[in-house]
Amino acid sequence: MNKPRRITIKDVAREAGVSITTVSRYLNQNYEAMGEETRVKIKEVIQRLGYQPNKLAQGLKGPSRNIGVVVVNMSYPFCVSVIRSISKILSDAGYNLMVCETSGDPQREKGVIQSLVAQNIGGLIIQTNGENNALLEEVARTLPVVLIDREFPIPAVTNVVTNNFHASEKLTSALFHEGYQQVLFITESVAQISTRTERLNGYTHACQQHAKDPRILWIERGNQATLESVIEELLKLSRKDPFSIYTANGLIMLELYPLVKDCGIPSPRPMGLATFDEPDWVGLTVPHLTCVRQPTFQMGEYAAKKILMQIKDRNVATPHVEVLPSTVILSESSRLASEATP
Amino acid sequence: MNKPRRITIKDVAREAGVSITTVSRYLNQNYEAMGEETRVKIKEVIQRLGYQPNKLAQGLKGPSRNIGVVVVNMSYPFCVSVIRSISKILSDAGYNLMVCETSGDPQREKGVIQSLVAQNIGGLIIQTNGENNALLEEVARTLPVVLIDREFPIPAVTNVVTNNFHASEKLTSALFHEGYQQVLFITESVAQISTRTERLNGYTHACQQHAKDPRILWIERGNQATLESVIEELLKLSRKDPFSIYTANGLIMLELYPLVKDCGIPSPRPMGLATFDEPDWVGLTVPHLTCVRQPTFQMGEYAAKKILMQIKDRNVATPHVEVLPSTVILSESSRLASEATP
DNA sequence: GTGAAAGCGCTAACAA
DNA sequence: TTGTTAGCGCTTTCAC
Repeated sequence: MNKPRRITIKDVAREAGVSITTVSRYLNQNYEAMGEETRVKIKEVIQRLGYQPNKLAQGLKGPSRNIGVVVVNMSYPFCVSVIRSISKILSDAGYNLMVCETSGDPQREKGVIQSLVAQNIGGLIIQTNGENNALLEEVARTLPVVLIDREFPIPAVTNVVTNNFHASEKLTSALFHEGYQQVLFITESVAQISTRTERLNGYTHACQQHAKDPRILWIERGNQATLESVIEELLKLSRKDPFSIYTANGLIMLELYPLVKDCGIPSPRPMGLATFDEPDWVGLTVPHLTCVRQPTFQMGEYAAKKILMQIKDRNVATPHVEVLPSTVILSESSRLASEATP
Repeated sequence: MNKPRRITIKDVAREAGVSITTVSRYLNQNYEAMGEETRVKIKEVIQRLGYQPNKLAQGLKGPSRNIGVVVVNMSYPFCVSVIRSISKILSDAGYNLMVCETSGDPQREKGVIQSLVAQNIGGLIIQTNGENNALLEEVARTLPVVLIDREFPIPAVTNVVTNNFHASEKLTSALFHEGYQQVLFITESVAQISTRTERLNGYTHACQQHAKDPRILWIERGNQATLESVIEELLKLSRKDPFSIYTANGLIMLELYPLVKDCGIPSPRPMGLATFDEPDWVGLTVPHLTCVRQPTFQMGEYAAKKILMQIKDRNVATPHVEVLPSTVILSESSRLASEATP
């Protein structure tokens, strides 16, 4: 019943016959300032005792081995995927993640950032709403900050994003090339969220290129009425000319698809279907959904590595925007031309 | 460019004209041992200075305000959902989550547990594989431990699970009642994972009740060949007698459905479809999928509250198994009888 | 190369 | 009711 005392740096020092300072040096890989045999000895003792440094104590002085990760919602496939990839890199480097949600609420985001900073996190990776940029700038003066997904020009912070504009343009163009006479873009309110703006702009740009009128339908996720009004609009369209809908992200399509499926307009003719994002269920719909695969894994990886580099050397800061390309995946849901299937 | 010094308990003490002890007492809500005006004064100063206690320092002595959450895979809908609900409760209580993955690997699980304990976590919520029970028992002697999803008899730990057996039995029975002559249970290897065993047992039990032969098909997720052999089996069945497939979890159905959809056997007649779990895409399939909704939110909530209670008072330990019921949701994918739709 | 010692911000006896 | 003080486990000068 008695709590087994933890093995501390002192135990290791005593057992190895050195001072705790030397052990500390070993832990921090200051091998230069250490004799070969001392190093080997300490290593052996740590092994034998199964010693694990207390990260809280380590963090008390300088920055801790915890990295804050702030996302809008951990249940969004994009977020989950990025977090997992960050986690992979950072765990291997001996860091832990503190994942927090903001629900897209700037106030909550602010609180979360402050709370993380109050814990001496060693770095911050955040999908921000863009309303705490001053705070983030301040934080970035103290520790490495990487913005992910949504881009904002903040001094000393690195942005890791995908090419939302181009991918959106490419997808839209592909739909026109396929023969659809009109593409309807379905999106949530854009606010100042860069990803939404860029996807929208990529869409309108492609429309211009193809001399088509853009048609944007605004919805609010979770608000059934807004979804239904989209369906109403679709029903008004002439079925003689094929048209395509294109949702700005997978979550919208997830909500919209059941309605679309039952509204009586068949796909892919006259109605094409396409979405940004590549949800895990794209293979379930009939026909399979044309979509845009974001490089979530690479984004997380890049962000994590950047943080590690900056922790090692704050001068590597080189704040800039890293753009990792998305891939358009054309499937049957947007295939007008009948092709021989091999 | 100069790093702004953090506001510490000392600043608050000085500003309020009291000792740091008193401030510390305030922080820990030891209001009884404190004058009314002192309390008000401290509160005011903390407000004014925007002081936030350093959680690392707090944790250095006793247990920290971090709670470890260990799951198999944070991208599994079940896990995400539970984590979010835990996060909600614990954030409000001033705790932070350290979420870790095991990928179902006992070695990794062991490492993760040890690493968390080495950080003085205040409590541990874990979906364990069941191969580190000795370690968990040891950990539970030091801090509150709650097992989630998968049940194991470990002294001093609370289990939070759903009624896998009954829900599985109920679903299977419902399929028989619907008129399906046979139900095929599709599952991964059971190992010693209680949820899988119980779902399997609930299924076989229902088969016995209905005097039907159980038929279990084993698959391995990610292994396409095993999925295809399931389809082969299905194709061998007579289409005169309606039969139903029932997958042991949503991930299996996600992989299997595309094959099922294209194999030529229509649903819900002669082939019914059902799955444990309620993935977000149940509304996308045609017909909608019959499924089992797990009380993920309540499970996370219960686990989090239990941890909080035990932190406050280790005697509340009352180790036991809390069973939160799942709900069977019958949809068109298992509807044989033609009913008037109102 | 190595160690002594002073903190990091906070908690918790023990005193007063 | 409040304060003094000794740590918690580790990092980091500064000496040796």
